Amino acid sequence: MGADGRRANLKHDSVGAWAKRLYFAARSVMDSVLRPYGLGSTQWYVLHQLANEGPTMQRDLVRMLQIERATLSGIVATLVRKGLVDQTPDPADQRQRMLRITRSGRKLWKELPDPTGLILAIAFDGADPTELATARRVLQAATQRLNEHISGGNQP
Amino acid sequence: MGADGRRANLKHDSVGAWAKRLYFAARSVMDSVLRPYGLGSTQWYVLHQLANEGPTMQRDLVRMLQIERATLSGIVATLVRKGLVDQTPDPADQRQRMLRITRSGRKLWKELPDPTGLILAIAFDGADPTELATARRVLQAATQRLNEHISGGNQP
DNA sequence: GACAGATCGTTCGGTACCTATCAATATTTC
DNA sequence: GAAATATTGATAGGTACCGAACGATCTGTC
Repeated sequence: MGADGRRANLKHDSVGAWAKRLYFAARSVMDSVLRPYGLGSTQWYVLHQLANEGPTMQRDLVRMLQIERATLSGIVATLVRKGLVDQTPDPADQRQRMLRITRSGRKLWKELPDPTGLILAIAFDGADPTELATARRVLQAATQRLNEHISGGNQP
Repeated sequence: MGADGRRANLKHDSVGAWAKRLYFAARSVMDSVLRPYGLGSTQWYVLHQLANEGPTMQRDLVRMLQIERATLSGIVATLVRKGLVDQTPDPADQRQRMLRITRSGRKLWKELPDPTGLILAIAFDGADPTELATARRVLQAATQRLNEHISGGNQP
């Protein structure tokens, strides 16, 4: 039912619905690439950071990956349980935790393909760069407006 | 850190990342509108369907909302538990279940604002319709390519 | 130095999604 | 008509996300 069945609910096809479909399609590809290695997509992003940029404070990772502290907390716990990442308190500030990829984490990382490159290739192969830039701009503007509404609408 | 802090990880900023940010921003707005009524976004879509199009087979809803059977199964269980939706086996085919909004479901529906309209208004207020159409086309093409890769890449 | 407030990570409860598998029911094939 | 196959919905296990609340730890001010 590739192209037909989706007309049915175009009526209430909102921003969220477009974005959701694209997000889940991309994640599905990413997950299927990563599944053989037992990794989820966000786990990959964390390893990517630690492998390429070196040890990182957990607090900074929250900002860099733009995810919630609570979410990252769970992800890190999983990676630590798998022995891929090391989590140690910062001597200077006992509240903060330093994350570091382990030897076995680095070994796994070397075997891993880059799922984001694959997704970009599949999604935008042959697309017009100008249109792509436009799309990106529209999306970013929309995201920003929504985020402003979320944070701004509460304490004006 | 509205505009600056996000430069840090533009490097591995893939399709999924754009879409994800927009999707979650939209969902966040939708959730905050719906939270006072104790509804999640997907629950809203199901009610929307049942309120506007009448009783629907659960199987058809899977196609219309483009979600997995397992996912819908959980959503429906929640709505039934809340007494908003009625689930009865189809006499003609005992496997299928007919979903119907209840009296109290319809009562709640009448009080509910339309979160998708609000999101559209916030996200695209003042946007150029031509650019918007382009963005939409690019996104749909990308989604389609990714979905084709998912289903096509497995049994060629 | 003590106490109020901020920050950081964790935990809890809830939503949403997927895969894989199962049970029940229909349909097809022989 | 019985056996294989397909469809439908439910369940289990896992990932990812959020908001709210909590404990531990720093930092500012008095």
